[in-house]
Amino acid sequence: MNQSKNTVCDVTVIHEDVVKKVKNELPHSQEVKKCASLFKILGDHTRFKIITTLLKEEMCVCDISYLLDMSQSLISHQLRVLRDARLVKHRREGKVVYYSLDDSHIEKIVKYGFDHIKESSE
Amino acid sequence: MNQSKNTVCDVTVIHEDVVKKVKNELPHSQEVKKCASLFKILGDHTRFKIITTLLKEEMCVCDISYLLDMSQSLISHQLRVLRDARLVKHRREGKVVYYSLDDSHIEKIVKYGFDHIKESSE
DNA sequence: GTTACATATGAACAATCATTCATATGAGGT
DNA sequence: ACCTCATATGAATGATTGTTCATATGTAAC
Repeated sequence: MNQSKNTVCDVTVIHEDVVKKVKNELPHSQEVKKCASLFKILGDHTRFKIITTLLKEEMCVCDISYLLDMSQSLISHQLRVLRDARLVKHRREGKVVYYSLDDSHIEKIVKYGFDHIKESSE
Repeated sequence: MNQSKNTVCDVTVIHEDVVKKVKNELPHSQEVKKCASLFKILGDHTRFKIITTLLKEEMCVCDISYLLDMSQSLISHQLRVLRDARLVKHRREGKVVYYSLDDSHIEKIVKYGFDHIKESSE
């Protein structure tokens, strides 16, 4: 957490003006944390695959499980993580629970993610 | 990896039509993997903070380390991860190494990330 | 009530990964 | 050659987390 004695930079600051400027323009600490957490949730293969299946259609747990060839338990666990993060919402219809994306930003974020992949892959 | 015997969904598929449709529209497996990996890299607090400092100015390792109050070693390690993922580029000027963002998509992805945070936080 | 099906969840394990410490490399100055 | 500063990196450790297994909950039908 705090600077260790080996740290060079607790003494020398090379560009004070730049540091000051950037420090003032930095997003608030709490927003940064939340945003990183959002990406962390998107950054798991299983969860991200689930999201790609929900991009166009709402689906029930069983269908997702079948489509991705993953156990129902695993899908349920990760859907809960996605729910807690408010990335997906669910509605119950009898025994079946349908999941869908809860936020339009997610689609855009995912889209730009794919753009980055396609551009930097040659 | 493969379906365990407890899995319900290796037998029952509830919405065959939906499953088929979604399956055809799914992005290619390799792209999905790469994209999830991208978000994983963004999803670490330290790395994400580094990126926020580079949003407007290029900075040297020492400045980043000072600004974020983190050890030089930690910053260097994570900058290497960001370099390997082609999210940042570097240029050397004498002893000092300057880092900056390597891709304009990153700014957009980060921007939409913050949008999501602001919208879903009331 | 019981049975069957769809989903959720708790606990345990395995594997990943961020951080620290110590040391190495690279570059300019003397 | 040396010394100093800025950065990089290897190894080890501690903590986080994805996955599995077993079991529980909720719902409809009988």
